[in-house]
Amino acid sequence: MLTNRQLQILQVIVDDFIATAQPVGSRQIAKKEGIPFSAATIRNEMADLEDLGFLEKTHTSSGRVPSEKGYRFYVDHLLKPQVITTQDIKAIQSLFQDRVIETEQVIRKSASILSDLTTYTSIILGPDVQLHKVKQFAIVSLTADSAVAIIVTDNGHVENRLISIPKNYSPSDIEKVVNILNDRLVGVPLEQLQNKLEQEAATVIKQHLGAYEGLLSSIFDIHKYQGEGKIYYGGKTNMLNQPEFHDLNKVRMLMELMERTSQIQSIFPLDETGIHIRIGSENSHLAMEDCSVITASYSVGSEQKGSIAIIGPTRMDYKRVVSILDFMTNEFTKRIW
Amino acid sequence: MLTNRQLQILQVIVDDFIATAQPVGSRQIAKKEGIPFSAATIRNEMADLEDLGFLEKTHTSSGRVPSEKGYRFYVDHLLKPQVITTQDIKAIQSLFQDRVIETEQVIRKSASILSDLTTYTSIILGPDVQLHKVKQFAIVSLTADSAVAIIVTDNGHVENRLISIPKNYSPSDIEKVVNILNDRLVGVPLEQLQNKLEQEAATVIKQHLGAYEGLLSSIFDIHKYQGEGKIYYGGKTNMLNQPEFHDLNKVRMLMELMERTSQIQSIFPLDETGIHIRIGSENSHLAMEDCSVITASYSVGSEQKGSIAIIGPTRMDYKRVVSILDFMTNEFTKRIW
DNA sequence: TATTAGCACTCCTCTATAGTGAGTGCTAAC
DNA sequence: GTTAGCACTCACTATAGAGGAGTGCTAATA
Repeated sequence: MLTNRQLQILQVIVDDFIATAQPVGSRQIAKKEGIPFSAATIRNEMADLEDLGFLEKTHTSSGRVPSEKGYRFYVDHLLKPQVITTQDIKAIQSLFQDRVIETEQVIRKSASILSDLTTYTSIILGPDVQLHKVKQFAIVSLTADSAVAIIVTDNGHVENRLISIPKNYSPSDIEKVVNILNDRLVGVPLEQLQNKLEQEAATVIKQHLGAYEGLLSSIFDIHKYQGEGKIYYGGKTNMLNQPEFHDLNKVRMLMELMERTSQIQSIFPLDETGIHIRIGSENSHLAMEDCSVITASYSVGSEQKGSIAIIGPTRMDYKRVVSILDFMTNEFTKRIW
Repeated sequence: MLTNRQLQILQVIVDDFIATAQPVGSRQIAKKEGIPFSAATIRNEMADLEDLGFLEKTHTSSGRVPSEKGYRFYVDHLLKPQVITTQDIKAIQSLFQDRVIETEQVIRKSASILSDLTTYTSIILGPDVQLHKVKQFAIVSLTADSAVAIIVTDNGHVENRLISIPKNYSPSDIEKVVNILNDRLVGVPLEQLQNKLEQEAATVIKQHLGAYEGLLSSIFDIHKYQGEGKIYYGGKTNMLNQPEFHDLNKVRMLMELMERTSQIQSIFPLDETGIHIRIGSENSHLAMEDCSVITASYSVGSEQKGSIAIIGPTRMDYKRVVSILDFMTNEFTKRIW
């Protein structure tokens, strides 16, 4: 158990280091307001805090720096939720100014606002299309042998694919297919589309029209519909302004990580709601050893939810980021669009 | 006019520097095969080439490095078109293996292949949607007061917008609107859609249905259709492997440039076809002082064309990039999709 | 006259050295 | 239990010298 004084000192050190990125020395702390102990006392306490694993030194005679465990403790016990400033509120609410609100646009803009407000990199995972349900099918012919298949979901998302039309199909045949699809498959979530198609629609279509393989196999290729919860980025270059990323190698690794869609998705906690903080190696990605990731989920309308992540150095301003994320996800959830 | 010997020396210097990124010294050149002159002779020639502005020194006693003018001369007069290797051909043709060929996917994959083959960054400007012509309209209702408006173009591109439905509109009213639109506006290029809408469809709709403002003004907001020729990137981090980008600042500026859609578009020559090379300051972007950009345009099917750009250091392997771009745009144009 | 060998000179790069200052750990006094 | 004092550590900076790659110029050579 830490004493009050130790708590106070740990807090000051973390806050100071977050602000300055410089190792914090005992004299520096002693000079702070609200600290009535001498530098020597603080040195003793710091030595204890280091023994307990909360602090580290960069070299024998340097000031102290929070360890991962130190940040973890800070986040778990010392983080008082900060009230969000009216400025930040204004910035975030500017998102909803436009009359016509469109999901993709709002998300894109959100990513950019988030990275501006926090000075870190933001990543937003769009609503998972897989869970949307089919509202309507349509097929629009382009040429004799090609057409566009369109699926509109209940949330207004539109998926479309180029398909080739079998030679023996007439326009009215296509119309029939569309009718059958609309008849049988409306209300089915995209993730189950392929299954249901095979179970329910395929035989019917075969009965009416004979071979359908060429036409439909490609439309409903499930892998292509893994819209995967589209990923939006904001402030990718913000990292470059952080002193901990003056190392080209780290930058490269991080950037490469962000180019890999699959890896980026793994930084989001699978099923969790609320705000999550992962610090340094907790991310279990070599490239993010020195990063912390704060994630939050939002729900749009009823169920479908997406996630927001802020990536910054472990030395990130947790207070601020948490309060901004909290406010933003609430706004997202509150507005119905 | 340069002598043969000067040409030969300039060529060797540029080739060597492109390969090694190290300033080239006279002894080094003298040792090369096919160079029968002594180092001293070469030194004299190099001094002359420097006076003429083709070479530079990094400091008084360093070897020579090509100047911008040197690269320009090299590109204009010394660049022998290199035959593309079968390996590269294979890699590029792998693009067209899939049966169902989809524009967006092919382009995305192209960007990635290009950056892999060249080790530089690739940027592809997709076909300009503005020039596509309307093939069909559709409006799919979602809730009582919202719907999705869909426009399919003759090239199979699908644009869609969330719109809100005026309270007094019934489903059959919406059907009427769609019919009118399909009646009057099919065949119109997207860029003229707003105009034509106002001229031809608006009054008709008004006659039939009264006020239509709320419904249509948002659908056809021309600015939102500036699909702008979507931009696809490949190998954004490849720069980081180039020794000339060990400077954090340069990297930042370049990355920031690439985040700005509008600026990126300005690197493409406006109306030109064929392959264009811009070297260093010819790009007139501070961030690209040390970059060369090679652009090429491709046409898909009939007229609509997009562009491809490769961004690398001025010390880029022009021979190779040109041959790859040339082959690739030809493939693009050849295949009809 | 064109080419080349030779040599002095320049300047980058690397290494070693010393000096400075911030910060610590420990001891002894309060 | 707290604090002042002091020796010690170590990063950082500046300086100097050695080594080496490369040049420019001069004079000899073909």
